[in-house]
Amino acid sequence: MTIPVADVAREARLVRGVIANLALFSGVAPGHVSTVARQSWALPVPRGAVIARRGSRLEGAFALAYGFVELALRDAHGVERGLRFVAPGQTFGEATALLGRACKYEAIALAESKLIVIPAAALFALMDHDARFARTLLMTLAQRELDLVAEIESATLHPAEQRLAGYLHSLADPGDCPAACTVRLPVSKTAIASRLDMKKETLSRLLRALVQRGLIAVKQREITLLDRARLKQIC
Amino acid sequence: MTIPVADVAREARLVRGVIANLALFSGVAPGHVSTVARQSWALPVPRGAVIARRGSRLEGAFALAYGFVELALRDAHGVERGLRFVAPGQTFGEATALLGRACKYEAIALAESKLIVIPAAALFALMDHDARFARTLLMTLAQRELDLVAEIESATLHPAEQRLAGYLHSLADPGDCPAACTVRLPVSKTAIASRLDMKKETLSRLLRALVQRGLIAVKQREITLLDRARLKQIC
DNA sequence: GGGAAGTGTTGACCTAGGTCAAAGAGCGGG
DNA sequence: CCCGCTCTTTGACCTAGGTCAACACTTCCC
Repeated sequence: MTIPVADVAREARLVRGVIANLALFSGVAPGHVSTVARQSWALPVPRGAVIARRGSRLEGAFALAYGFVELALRDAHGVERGLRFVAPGQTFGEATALLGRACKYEAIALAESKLIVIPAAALFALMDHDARFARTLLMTLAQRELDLVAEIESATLHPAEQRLAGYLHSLADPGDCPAACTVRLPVSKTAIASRLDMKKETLSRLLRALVQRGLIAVKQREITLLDRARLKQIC
Repeated sequence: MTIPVADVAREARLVRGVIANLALFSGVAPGHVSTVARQSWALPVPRGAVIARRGSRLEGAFALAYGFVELALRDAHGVERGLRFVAPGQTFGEATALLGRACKYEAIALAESKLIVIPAAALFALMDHDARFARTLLMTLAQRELDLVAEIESATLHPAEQRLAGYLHSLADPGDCPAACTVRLPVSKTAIASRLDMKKETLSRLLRALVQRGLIAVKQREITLLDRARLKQIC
């Protein structure tokens, strides 16, 4: 099976384009971006595919071109706990790839997706050539650390209802809507529940409770925030 | 009140010595270590002191010269969840200091301690001069990220007994003792309980259960692991 | 040596959230 | 339009671990 030359070129442009637009590479010289892009490649995955599993080695850090990915922990009996959703333009796996360690979590495509794989070696090389990039990467990891601490805080110090209220609140644009506004859940309620560290049944019951209190209205994945002030106050 | 010149010099030597011995600074040229040390200072704190509280700005990253420090989350009503114990020679607060963000957790001295404060500016400067240091710092943050993920995993996917068994197991030297060996809890059982995300009552009950099963023997803070194999198997 | 504070233990009871089971709802394909 | 999916809802019940309250042991300080 041969691949047409035109497709190879289009793919290379895609890889370079996605990398150039990552927050991680803002301020990096175009030449350096191209060097990294040449070492990277695209990885198309169908919906439901397991991109990385616990214990596997990552070939590099991942950037999401399009689609949607969930990072999740899973125990031996299939119980799942979502860690983070990855949206297009975001990256994941930097820490694992840079350390060359076995992956601690699973990465699952929640929608048909295209990923860019950036080998750790390319990142190390760029770090040596561009101190500013090194600093950006460092700041990204530092931010991730704070996010994880916040995650532990909400999971252990806040009850399920507060976590849900906080999540709903975070879905809406901050500047937006003084009164009511409608948001759309990015993924299935089952996935949301796992992300909020609760079972789907619990999520369903909590949503119903909020509806009955007149705080929200739910129509499948569309959720209307009717009283954002009170919602914020819950969390 | 004046401070004798000899004391100032001794203090400066302490600061430099502690920094030079940090894993973070291994491989850094002595001259660079001195430069960082000159910008850093020692901070003695009594047992029980709050070194950093939620929302405070850190003056820099902290290294522990001697003593013992606990990093913990605390909610509005005083409920505490321990994040990490910091032993001499270890550091904390890098991410918060580098990002210049408000601190997300509390740092409390569990024993009379001496800390070295290393301003973020000193770290940034060294990063620019020493790419290898930048890489070490990056790896440290990456490792911290994986540790936090492991923390979330154990807190949400493992029951309290497994967490305790895992902790006890981790206290013993890996190469050590084929059969029974005795370890000493580094801090009060109350602090251990918070670190393991359970209440002190629960810890007490679980310890008793392990004693009754003949897995351990407890004598105040001395714990004898009688059946390390079975203990490992629990977690 | 005796009380006061800090630290641990124990028992009785409670509750947030999980489990299990069954039944609706959307939805893409034939 | 019906079939067979996957996703969601709902009710009945359960349990790990938290809460409360009392008491015991350690320190250590006067």
